[in-house]
Amino acid sequence: MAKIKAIRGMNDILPDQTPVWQYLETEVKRVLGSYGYSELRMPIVEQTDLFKRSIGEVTDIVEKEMYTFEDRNGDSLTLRPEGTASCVRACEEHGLIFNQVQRLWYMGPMFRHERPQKGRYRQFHQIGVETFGMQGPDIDAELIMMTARLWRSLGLDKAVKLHLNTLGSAQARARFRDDLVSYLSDHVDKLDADSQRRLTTNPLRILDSKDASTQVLLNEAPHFHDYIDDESREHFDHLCALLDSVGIDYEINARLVRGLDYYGKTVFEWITDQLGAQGTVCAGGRYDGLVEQLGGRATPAVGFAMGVERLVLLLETLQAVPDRVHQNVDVYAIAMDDESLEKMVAITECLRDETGLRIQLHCGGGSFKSQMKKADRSGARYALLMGEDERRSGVVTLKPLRESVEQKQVNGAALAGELVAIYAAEQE
RNA sequence: GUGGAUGUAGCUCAGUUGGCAGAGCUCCGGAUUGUGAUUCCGGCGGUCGUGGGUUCAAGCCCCAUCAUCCACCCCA
Repeated sequence: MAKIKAIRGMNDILPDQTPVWQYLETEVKRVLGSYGYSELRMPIVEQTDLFKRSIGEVTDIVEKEMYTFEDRNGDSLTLRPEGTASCVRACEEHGLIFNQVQRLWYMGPMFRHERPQKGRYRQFHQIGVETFGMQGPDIDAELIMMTARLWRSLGLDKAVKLHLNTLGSAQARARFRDDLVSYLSDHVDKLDADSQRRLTTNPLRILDSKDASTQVLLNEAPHFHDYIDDESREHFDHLCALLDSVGIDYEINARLVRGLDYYGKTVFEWITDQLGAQGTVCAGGRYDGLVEQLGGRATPAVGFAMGVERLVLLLETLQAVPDRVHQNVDVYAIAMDDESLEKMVAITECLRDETGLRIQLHCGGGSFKSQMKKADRSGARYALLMGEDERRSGVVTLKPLRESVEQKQVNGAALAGELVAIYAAEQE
């Protein structure tokens, strides 16, 4: 019988990886908390139309990457390919953004049917942050400062760079797009194959083409700079000034275009050169039109999303994960025989109550030697040993595994106090 | 969706012009009646990705297929 394996592009996150994920999630929550953001949890399945209406009908995501299926009653449902649309839907549905300000975050799996490669999977995880009801660049700056703080706390700040751009108002962008398309359409023969296709799908992406002759052609093309509306210009300048004032470095990247239709004005990406082709580790921008587009009252909004797999990869590449993160046992307890084991079960239960330490009791038998081996490999700092000798004199042997200090026998009643003292000293 | 590379033990990988399926690590036991991370000895462990074909004989050659990785496209 053929073995059943995981679906292509959908990965198990194994026990040697989960500590890194937990570390990242904990740091993120801490930083978000320090700015007063609240968590929102949404379903991972939504009506297909939600994504069609928000992300844009002709984007790759909607055209060929969605996991869409029919519910038993015939409704078309889709596994969410991103979180913003769901977040807006949820907020709107529960009146969270009617006449009020919100600062929210969420975390969870997203699904896109793409060809997997490094840093890109069919089920991947995002931590998303969305804010509503604030139209000035102060909130844009807050989001960027918050991510910068996160990189610092994770030790990633040297490895990521901020790219910043403004897409202007929807009207300005539409005028630019029309002019760009009409100019390029006159020179279709000089465009590379991908860009010819993008002419109808996502013309702004052509600006980012790696093809040399396309880039030459673009020199003579309309420049977006000339199309930006005054309000967007002012918003962007103000944002830059705010970032300057807190010492955040950025690069203004006029070719930075987000793939999703709903973005306007501010867009930004944190990019690393450490991960190969998938270098964007966090990206977002302003989407003032989306709430209205989905049937709500016009509401300013800015947000971003981080790719958890990519951040985990980056942490590992840079070896930025502290050792303590992988250590999950403080004390490893060993018994020589059945009678000792029975006593040790009771002792370790007691110690968990009294010390709060992480105590692993050896189960499953095996020679004393192999139990010692496991104690060593558990990473525990101390082993507790109990055999006939200890039983007879009512003590437990406390053996240090990491430093050359003599092992000693401790009276059962004094054990908890002894351990607390030892591990408290370690904290300093 | 397109291109390239790779699939052999739980893991990392050898495997000669086609001729008995291998090593290191892990795991278990022993050298040491009760002391780990260094030694030494022994043991467990295989549908050689899958299905066809060529051959006296295929891990190796041919065809197909699946999966993984990397890149393109796109994106977090």
